[in-house]
Amino acid sequence: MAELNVNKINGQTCCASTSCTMAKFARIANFALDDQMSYRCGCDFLSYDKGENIFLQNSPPTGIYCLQSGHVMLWHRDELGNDIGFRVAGAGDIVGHRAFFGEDPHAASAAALTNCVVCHLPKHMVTKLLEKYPILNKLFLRLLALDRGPPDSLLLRNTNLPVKMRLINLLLILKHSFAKKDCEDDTMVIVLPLYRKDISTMIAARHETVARAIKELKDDGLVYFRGRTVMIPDINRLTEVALEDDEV
Amino acid sequence: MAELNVNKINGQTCCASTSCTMAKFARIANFALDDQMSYRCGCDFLSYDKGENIFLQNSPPTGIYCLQSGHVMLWHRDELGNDIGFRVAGAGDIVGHRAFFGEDPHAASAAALTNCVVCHLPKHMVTKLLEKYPILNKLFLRLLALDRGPPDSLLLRNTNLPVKMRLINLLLILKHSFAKKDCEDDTMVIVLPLYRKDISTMIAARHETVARAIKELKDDGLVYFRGRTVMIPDINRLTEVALEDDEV
DNA sequence: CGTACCGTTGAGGTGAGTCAAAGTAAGTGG
DNA sequence: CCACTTACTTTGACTCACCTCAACGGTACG
Repeated sequence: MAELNVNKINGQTCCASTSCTMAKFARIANFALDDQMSYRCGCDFLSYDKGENIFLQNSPPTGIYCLQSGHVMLWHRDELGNDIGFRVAGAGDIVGHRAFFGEDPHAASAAALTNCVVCHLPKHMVTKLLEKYPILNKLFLRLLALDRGPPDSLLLRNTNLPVKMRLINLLLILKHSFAKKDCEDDTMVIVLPLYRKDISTMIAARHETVARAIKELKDDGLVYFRGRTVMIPDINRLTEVALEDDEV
Repeated sequence: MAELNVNKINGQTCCASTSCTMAKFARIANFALDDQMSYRCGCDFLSYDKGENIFLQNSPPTGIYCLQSGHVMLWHRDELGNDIGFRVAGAGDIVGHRAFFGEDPHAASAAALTNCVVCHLPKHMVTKLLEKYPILNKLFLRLLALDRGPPDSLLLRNTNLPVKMRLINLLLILKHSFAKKDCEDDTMVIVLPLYRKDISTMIAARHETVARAIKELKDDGLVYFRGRTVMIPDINRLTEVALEDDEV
């Protein structure tokens, strides 16, 4: 393999653009739904309580899901029984599209992290929508292409990075979805819908190790956890630490 | 996260179906190429020597690449300078489609493992093809959806599995592409176009660790390496070992 | 005021990384 | 055809981040 100049790839850009694409589709889809009564009939709005599963790993896909509200965790259970969380989806996001277009059983389960409302678009309806709005083909191609590519997952699952760094990267990614907008001072407050266990599945570590990493971050004065509330006094410093350590 | 019954997912089914889709596209694309002279003019056939790069990480995509012959390794260099190989593509396979449809710089580089010939389909041509053959939309959606999903990559990169097991899984996946058909006795012979270093990037380990794992497999009587030639006396036993250990 | 779950802390073991060195194969040029 | 270079491979010794197991503290809720 020849030499190569690798620029930093920040998780946030990935996530942001993916969300953007999905939100766009959501708008288009809703437009389509309102457009014809027949379409509206084909679309089910479903409510899920916290903890419920929207679909299960290994079950055949029946359509695609569009989140109206709430948050969903996508996770895969491997052969050893380890759970691997790889995405947190929020309002406007689409889930279940990979299995749908792959025409393969779901490779992951989708569990509601909070109460949520989901719009289920059954197969025949997706087909109709794609016919009526060819632009959707392009959008879905883009969505699949950007979804869970190397850079995003590698910041969190790359075991060359110590757990502490993977945790920082996770926070930097999740802050876009969960940071409270109304911070008086510079302190950034993030309210995660994730337990320690959920965090651990996302960064490929045990929950005990996550607890220890959290303690380290507190000792460093970088991040303070209280339950599922996270306080970051200086977000720039945290970003710097993430980049610094990457360069070592 | 609720209880869940997880069936075994074998790498081979994944890889096989993806290859199949790609080969199908290649046929369709070639048909299209012959169909109109204008199309043919827009398509460049390029030769690459072993070791050359077809495209580089972080460079903007210019089209998609369809392998006519030879083998290509897709690899990503992370922020720490670690190389991460995640796919070996062969004749009929498509590469570079993720960046192309994602409209993002390449997240990986493609390096020729052996001398190879590649058909480069520039953007305008892909657009034309998609218009002329709408079925291609569906094929590409399927290709992207199946490509590098959780199961495939997790068998190789999941650090809950020891290196030896990840190596076995890699062999079981690569045998579909590289096994010699003409084995007299039951011994399966695989000729990999991969150095130890390349293997190590694919299973998230160091090359020294790979060497030790290879030695262990030899001591177990499961697999014999001689350079890049791999001999597997009893492929069924190897598969069993892979499945057994998964269940522990 | 239990019960159940979540979270923290400690002790101990180990798989795999790191560093260093020697061995082997594959070209290259004289 | 043989030195010589270069790249690939193996082995050993050492270290450490993380896992495992186990116990205990905290908090929510009926």
